[in-house]
Amino acid sequence: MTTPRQRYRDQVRTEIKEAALGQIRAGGVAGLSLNAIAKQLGVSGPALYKYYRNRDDLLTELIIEGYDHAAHHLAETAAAVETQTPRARLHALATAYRTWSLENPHRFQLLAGTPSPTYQAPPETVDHARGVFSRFLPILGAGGDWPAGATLQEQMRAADSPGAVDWVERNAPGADVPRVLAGQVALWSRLHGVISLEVQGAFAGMGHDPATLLTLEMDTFADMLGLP
Amino acid sequence: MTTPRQRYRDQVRTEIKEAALGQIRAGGVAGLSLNAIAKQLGVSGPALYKYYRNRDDLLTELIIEGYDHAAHHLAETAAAVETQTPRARLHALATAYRTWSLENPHRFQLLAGTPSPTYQAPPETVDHARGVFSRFLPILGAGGDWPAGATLQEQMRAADSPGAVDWVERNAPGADVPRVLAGQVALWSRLHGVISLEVQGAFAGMGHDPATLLTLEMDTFADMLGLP
DNA sequence: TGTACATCAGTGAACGCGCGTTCACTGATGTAC
DNA sequence: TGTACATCAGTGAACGCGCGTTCACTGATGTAC
Repeated sequence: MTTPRQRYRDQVRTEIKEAALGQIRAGGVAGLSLNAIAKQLGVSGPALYKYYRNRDDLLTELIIEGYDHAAHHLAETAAAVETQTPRARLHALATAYRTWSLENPHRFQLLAGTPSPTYQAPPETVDHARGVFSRFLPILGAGGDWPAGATLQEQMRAADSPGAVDWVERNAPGADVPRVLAGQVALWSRLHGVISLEVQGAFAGMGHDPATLLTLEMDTFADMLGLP
Repeated sequence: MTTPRQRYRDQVRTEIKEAALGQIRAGGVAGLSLNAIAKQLGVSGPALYKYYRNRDDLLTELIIEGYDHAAHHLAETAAAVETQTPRARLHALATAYRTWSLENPHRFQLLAGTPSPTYQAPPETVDHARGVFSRFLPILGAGGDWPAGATLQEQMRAADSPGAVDWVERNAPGADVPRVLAGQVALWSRLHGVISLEVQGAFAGMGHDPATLLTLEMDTFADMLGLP
C-alpha cells in the first residue's frame, strides 16, 4: 500500500525527529535548530522544508509523539498489574511515569516545560496529553469516601471541560466523573511536583531518595482517596 | 558614604535589571538579550559591559534577587501570622507563595525553570534559594508523630548536605533536624506541583480553582505531619 | 580658586556566528501509454 | 519494452535579522594639590 517514496519520506522524517531529540537533549528546546539538524543529516538546510512546514510544525509532532510515548509506556505497566489492588496499581503507574521521565528527560522537558515563548500548542495536542493519564482514571474511580475533596469535585461537576466527560467514561466506565477529574488534577500536581524537580536536578545534594518521596506522596494520596 | 558615581552606577544597574525582567516577561528567559536591553535604555550595546561582565552575570543577579524577593514576601506574611497555629501559618505561607508566583510569573520561571541549557548557577545561589523556604521551617518542626515519613527522615539523618543543619537550627531552633528537612523537601514538591502548573497555564480550561487544590494539598500535608 | 591629572561611562566599528525561511533550479525516481 | 511526461527530493544563493563580545577611542566627571 505504501509506495517506496512514502516509505522513504517516513524514514527521513524519523531521522529528523531523532536528530531533533538529540539536540534538545544537548541544549534544551531553545537549542533546537533546523540548520543544525540538516547539518547532522548531511543535507542542506532548506531540504527540511520538504518534510516540515516550519520549526513549530516539527515541535508539535515531537510533542505529540512524546505524549504517546509516555502513554504507551504507562499502558504496558497498567497491563502488567491489571489484577492488583488500586493502591498497588497507583504505585506501579507512578513509578513507571517517573522511570519514563528519568529515561527520557528531553521528552519530559518538551511536555512539562514551557517549550518556547513564541510556540503555541495546537488544540489537537490536548487528546494526546490526556492519554498520558488515561490509565490512572480507573484507579481514581475506585475507593470509598473522599470528604476532603468535596469542593474540588463540586467545581469539576460545575465545569464542563470539552471532551473531559467522554474521556473519563471511556477509560473508567461507571465511575463518578467529577471524582475522577478532581482526583486526576490532584494526582497530576503531585506527580509533577516530585518528578519535575528530580528531572531538573533540583534534588541534587539534598540527601534523599526521590523514589522514597514519590512512594510517600502516592501512599498519602491513596489514603486521601480511600483507595483499597 | 556612597559617592555620586556609585549611586549612578547602582541606578543604572537597577534599570538594566528592570528592563531584563520585562524582556523575560515578554519572551521567556531565552528572550533575554543584552542588545535589546541596551536599545530599550537608549544606550549602545557594549555600554552594558561596564555594568555586567556578561549575560550570565546578569542572569545570576536576577536569580539571586528573585529568591530574595520571594523570601521577603514570605517573611512579611510570616510576621503577620506569627501567633496563629502551625497549620494556619502553613496555609498562609503557601498562599503567599502562590500569590507571589502569580504576580511575578517571570521571576518564578527564572527560579523554578531551567533558566537556559548553557547557564550554570554559581554556588552562592544556594543560600538565597534556601531563604525562600526558611519561614516554613519552624512550622515543620511543630507537630506530633510522622510515621509515614520515617524512611525519608532516615535518609536525611544519614546525608549531610553542606549547611543544611545550620540552616534548620537557625530558623527552627530546637526542632528535630531530619524531620524538618524531610518535611521541607516534601512540602517543596507539593507546592511546586500546584504552583508551577498554574503559572505555566497548564490548568487552563480544567474547571477547578487552583486555590482550592492548594488548600487541599496543604491540609492533607498538615495532617500527614500531625500539625496542630 | 584654579589647574593638572586620573577615572570611567559610553561610543562606533568590527568580528564571527547562527538563525528561519524563500526561491528558482537540477536531476533522479516513478507513472502512463 | 521503450518512450514521454510528471512528480518531487534536494541544492545553492540569497534575504534580513539578531546575537554576545572585543577594542581603541572620546569626552565628561571627579580628585589632588
